[in-house]
Amino acid sequence: MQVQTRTREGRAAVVAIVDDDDSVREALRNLLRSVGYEVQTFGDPRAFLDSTEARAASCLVLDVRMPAISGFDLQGELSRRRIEIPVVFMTGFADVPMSVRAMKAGARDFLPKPFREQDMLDAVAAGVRSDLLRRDTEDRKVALAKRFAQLTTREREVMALATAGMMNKQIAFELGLSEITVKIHRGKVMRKMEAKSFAELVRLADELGLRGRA
Amino acid sequence: MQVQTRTREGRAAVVAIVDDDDSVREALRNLLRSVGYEVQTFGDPRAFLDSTEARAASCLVLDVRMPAISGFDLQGELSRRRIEIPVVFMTGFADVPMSVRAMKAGARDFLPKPFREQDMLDAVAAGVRSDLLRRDTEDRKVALAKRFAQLTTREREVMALATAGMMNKQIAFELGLSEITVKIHRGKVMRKMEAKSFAELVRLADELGLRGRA
DNA sequence: CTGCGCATCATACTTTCATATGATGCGCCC
DNA sequence: GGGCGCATCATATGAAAGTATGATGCGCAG
Repeated sequence: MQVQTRTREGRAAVVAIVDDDDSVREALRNLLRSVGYEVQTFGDPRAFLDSTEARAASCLVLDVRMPAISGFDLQGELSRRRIEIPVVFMTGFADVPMSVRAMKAGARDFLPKPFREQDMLDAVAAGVRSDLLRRDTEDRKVALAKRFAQLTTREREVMALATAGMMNKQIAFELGLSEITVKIHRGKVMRKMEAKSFAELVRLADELGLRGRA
Repeated sequence: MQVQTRTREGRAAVVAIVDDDDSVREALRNLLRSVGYEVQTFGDPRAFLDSTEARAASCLVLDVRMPAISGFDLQGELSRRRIEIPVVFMTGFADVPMSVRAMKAGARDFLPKPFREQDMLDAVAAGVRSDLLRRDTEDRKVALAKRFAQLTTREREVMALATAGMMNKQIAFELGLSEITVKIHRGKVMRKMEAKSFAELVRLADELGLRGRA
């Protein structure tokens, strides 16, 4: 069975490894490379955070116990930075509360050392797969935000009120405009947002989190 | 500090306990009652599944190791039955893989025995709180489905196509109708669904999972 | 058989929406 | 100062949507 180790574009999916133990890094590097991943290793959590891999990687394999910055700290920092990379924890000193804490914080898996190679591969494969899905929706949202950024302030106001269900007349009153002006803004919104119907515009507004307030 | 132990309607939130050990059940019952929950205990997983509490309870405290049906089995059965009650596991024989498995299956918490009373209260409180939220959206969806059920087949078709962004003319062609008939159906849809605007109807359609196909 | 819900359509009218053309004014940058 | 983007509005026209009245036909339960 061949797992999914490539992105839609055909590039190998990147797996990042953060562990202060050289031999563990090397062993994991070989294991993951052998099934087709591109592997980036880091001996220091900070080095990972400062690298571009923090956003490029599709899965992070992370040791819990490390000097200075623990795996949990790193996970928390990623969360604060809104980096939603799937995290697979591993540790040689595992206990139940630790594993529960990690999972509650959003970890994909938690493997006590020593683990079976297949367990690691399964965990990484699951993480990579969900990351590819996440990136799809992420890409979509970025493209959407780019279109929304083209709108002027007025156009955003009109879009918000229109998708909230108001008629042009009401919008005009609310913004102190004439109805014809509202229509002009509305037409520009449709073009700039590339919405082929008003129904679609409503959905785009929802995806953008556009709500209620003018 | 007083935790949330009551529903919106003012009734005490129900916490179900499933454990084959009488003394554990009694101790938990006293603990949870002392902070204001209504407690239902079950010595047998099957008794719980067969009871009305399976759907009424806001949180389930569940022992992992029990005769015949394990806590995991019960969790799986609840999942199959689409009963999304928050589950807090507890066990005297905990290990890391077990806890990880439980959390991956959607458990809210996993407490090794013996646990601190406060830990259990925190876990239950978190479960109950999220369950109240879930019920809000659930109630909303039920009410929505009730309105949707009032629609005739034709009206549903028209609603689907209209919220997909089609013009009345296109809908008429698609369904082999005249445009005026489509308008009539559309008007009835708006009334029956209690939508005050087309934008709202689009959102209702999305909540109902109404998609694409006629 | 008769009533009822459902679906269908026509005619007619009103309102809303969309778009084009043309124009004015403002702030801003080179 | 002249061009440019933005906002504003008027007028005009056409399409789309919403509503009301009235009518026909079908199937089905009482």
